[in-house]
Amino acid sequence: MKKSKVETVETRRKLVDTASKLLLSRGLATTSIGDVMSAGGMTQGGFYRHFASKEKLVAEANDAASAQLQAALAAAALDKSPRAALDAVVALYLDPAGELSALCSLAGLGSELRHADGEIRSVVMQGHARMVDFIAGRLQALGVPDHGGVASAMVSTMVGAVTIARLAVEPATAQAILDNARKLVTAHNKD
Amino acid sequence: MKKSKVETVETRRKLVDTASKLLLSRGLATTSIGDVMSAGGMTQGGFYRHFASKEKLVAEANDAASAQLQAALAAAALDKSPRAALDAVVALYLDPAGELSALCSLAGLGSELRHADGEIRSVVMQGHARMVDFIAGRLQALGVPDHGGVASAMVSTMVGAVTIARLAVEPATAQAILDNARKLVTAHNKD
DNA sequence: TGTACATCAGTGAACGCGCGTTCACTGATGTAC
DNA sequence: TGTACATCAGTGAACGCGCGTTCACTGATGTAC
Repeated sequence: MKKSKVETVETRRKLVDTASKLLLSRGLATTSIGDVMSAGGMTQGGFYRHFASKEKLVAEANDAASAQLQAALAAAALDKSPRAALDAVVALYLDPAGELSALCSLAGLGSELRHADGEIRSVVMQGHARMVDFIAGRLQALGVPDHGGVASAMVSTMVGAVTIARLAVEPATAQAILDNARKLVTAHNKD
Repeated sequence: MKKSKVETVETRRKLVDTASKLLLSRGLATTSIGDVMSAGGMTQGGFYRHFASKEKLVAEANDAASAQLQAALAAAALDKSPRAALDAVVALYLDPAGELSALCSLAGLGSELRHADGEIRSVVMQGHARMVDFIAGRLQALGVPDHGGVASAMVSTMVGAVTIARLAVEPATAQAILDNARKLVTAHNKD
């Protein structure tokens, strides 16, 4: 049942992609290797032909999510002025539908990552730095002083708001939390 | 080996308190009933004389943490002007030592609570509402318009900053994230 | 107040169960000649 | 180009292990008389 080299590469890519979706939406501890493999149409045993351990997969999955998030940010900002790009990115990230925040390890796994190993944390924090840089660049173009610091705080607000909103039992409560965050975050580009 | 009624009440209280510390610092999935019981100087089997399930204990532990956080906020604000109280609370919550944020379910368990049952989420969101109200009250006294919305966003920022800072590998990175959040959050009381 | 008995907090071992990981095996792929 | 063999992706079952939960048991406490 050996597969060709191109098939192998494709399988691995698909597993990372599937894992990234499952892990960010369901959580680290709640997503098993069996879940990932069966979602990818394979059986559990095949996992270790592609990854040395669950932790290695988690690290790769977070890296992939981070890259996708970065691409989505760039796409949302395309052909827009710095101010319009910021507004668009913030609104998308704080949208209740959560298409953008679904790609964000910090919002999806936040507290759970604290107990993860150094490699995973390092990957996630690189993603964080890229997101902060993306926003800081636009703030700098707008002449905002301490653009790096403001960008960092903006990301903290967005991640916190999404994290809390997802716990709300009432959708209206979640909506309000996201709206309040959006208002304040957007105000930082208007000073 | 039956214990007296007062001892029983005391044991239960101690278990909730121990669980609250362990759960918020180590995480839900990473903290077992055995961990809680042995930290409380007891054996695993005795657990079910006090709690119907792990989920019930988690709900109570979060409730207890929320009450302790509320008490700590009140203590920090005692005999202070609204502005000084806000500054003190924000600085304490965002302190790297984390004495205040260690009592916050949102910062400690955030993403993991999303998969918890409705009772737990409800308890945690009540704690969130109390914290937002506490801050909103001070903002109102300062004449800040939309104090409720601003307070909600301030809490989002603080929770997000602590969540992210805890993932940082370098202490300096964590410090910077907290500092940046503090600067922006504090600025909201100075408008 | 004293006695006899029911209660029940806590123990320690056992139970299923799902998990991450390992392993013998299969058979298509890739390679050496 | 064709053949013989080594490789290795994927299967499916098995492994320890730790978990939440259950249970028979113990003996101090609380209660009924």
